[in-house]
Amino acid sequence: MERLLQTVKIAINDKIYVKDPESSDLGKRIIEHSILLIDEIGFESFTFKKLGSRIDSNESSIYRYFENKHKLLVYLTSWYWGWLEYQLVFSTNSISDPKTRLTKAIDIVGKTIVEDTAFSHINEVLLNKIVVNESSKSFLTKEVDEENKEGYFTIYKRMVNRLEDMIKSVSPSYEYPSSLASTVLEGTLHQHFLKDHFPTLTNCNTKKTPGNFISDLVFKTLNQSNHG
Amino acid sequence: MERLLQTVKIAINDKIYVKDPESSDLGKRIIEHSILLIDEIGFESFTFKKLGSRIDSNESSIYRYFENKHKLLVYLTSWYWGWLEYQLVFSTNSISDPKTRLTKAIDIVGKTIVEDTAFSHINEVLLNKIVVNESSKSFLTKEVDEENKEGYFTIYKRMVNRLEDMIKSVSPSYEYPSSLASTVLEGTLHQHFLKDHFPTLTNCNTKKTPGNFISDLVFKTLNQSNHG
DNA sequence: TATTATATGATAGCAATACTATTATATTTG
DNA sequence: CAAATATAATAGTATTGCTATCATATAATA
Repeated sequence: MERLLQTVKIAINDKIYVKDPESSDLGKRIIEHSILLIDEIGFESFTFKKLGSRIDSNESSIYRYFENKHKLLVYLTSWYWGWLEYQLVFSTNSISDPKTRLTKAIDIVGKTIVEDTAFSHINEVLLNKIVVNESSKSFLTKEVDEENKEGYFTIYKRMVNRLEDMIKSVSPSYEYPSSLASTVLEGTLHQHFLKDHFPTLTNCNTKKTPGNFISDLVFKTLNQSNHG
Repeated sequence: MERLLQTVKIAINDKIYVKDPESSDLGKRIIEHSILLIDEIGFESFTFKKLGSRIDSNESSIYRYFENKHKLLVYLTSWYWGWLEYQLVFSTNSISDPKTRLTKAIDIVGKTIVEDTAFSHINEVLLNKIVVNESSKSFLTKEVDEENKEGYFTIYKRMVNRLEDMIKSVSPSYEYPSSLASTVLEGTLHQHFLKDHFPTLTNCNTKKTPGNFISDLVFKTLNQSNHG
């Protein structure tokens, strides 16, 4: 059965969807093609009607999975962070040296995404592009506080907290561990955006990656903190 | 005349508007009340029709000033950066010591905004809130490259470049001056957002401000760079 | 096998959005 | 006084963002 092939499932808060898109074929096609279509035309122009005709389905059927396109975006970004978190936990788990562990974590966050065959209906490369270009829109809304209470951003927050803990274990005296942790995530995304659209506002490119910049920033900051 | 009262005008690229809103009474009311209304209901729910009825004017009249609400947002954020730039240039001009100058610049960017009586129709406190909550949406679009070519983001870029230059003069050997400069601006806004909506993801609050965090981050980083 | 859930598709419809176009009216300027 | 300009009022159109209903196909169950 299907279940035997897919070993891991990224767990998403079930308040984000009406019906779990992982539970059916149509659901998976919604996810698969929403990634392709949002990447192609941007989130503003993206509609359920357009997605429906793309997958030879119907607007009304898509509404049975997601209340609206905003919730779908929240779902996609949550999935992305869940997927990254899994890799982060997996590859830092066995590392006991705090500096090595934090280096590895920043590496994971900053690395160039490659496709993960474990999730055949999800194109992680394009999903990463969507996260860079659109994910801010998932929380820059008037409803952010309600949605936060409902747990829409739990995975993202857990990810920041993991980084925060790693930062603390490198430098317990540093005054801004959670601010630095959130800067690692948002800063990495932002530098990616800048290298693609505003190259004069960044020193990052294919050689010097956003990950390199952030890593340099974090360790210089934490080094200084130990001397202070 | 009016002109004698208003000594400074923030110069905005005239491709952003159809008709200069500073050139008429209606134009100024559009700016004034768009700030109030966007702050109140958020950019997503904001429409020209709603704004029209707010200022006892007509949707069609507003369209004579701005092609659409996206352009209006670009205008508002440009104005904000232009206004901040003016203060930044004014108060760093006479400072010759690089570190003192950069400290002052970060201060200006991170400081709590207070109303500026020089522009009576613009509420800078609310405009700052709009910049924190909505300004990313002005460049996270499919049209960003075209609009960048047309010069929609010139003021913002100039602001980043000014910071970049100050960073370079503090630490000429530092490898990421423009990335750090862009991080100062975006990071400050993001930490403001987090302190209001995701307090567990930041150490910033009323006592330890986003400006304090960014200042600490920048100088620890640049200090280390000199020792490297 | 018949019955009945359940999932999806097709169609219609509605209020709001994002405009464009036209015409009327008021005000300013030459 | 005539002409230009700014604003207002109204109407209209395509699209968006839904909701509701009904038909049909497939699957689960009695």
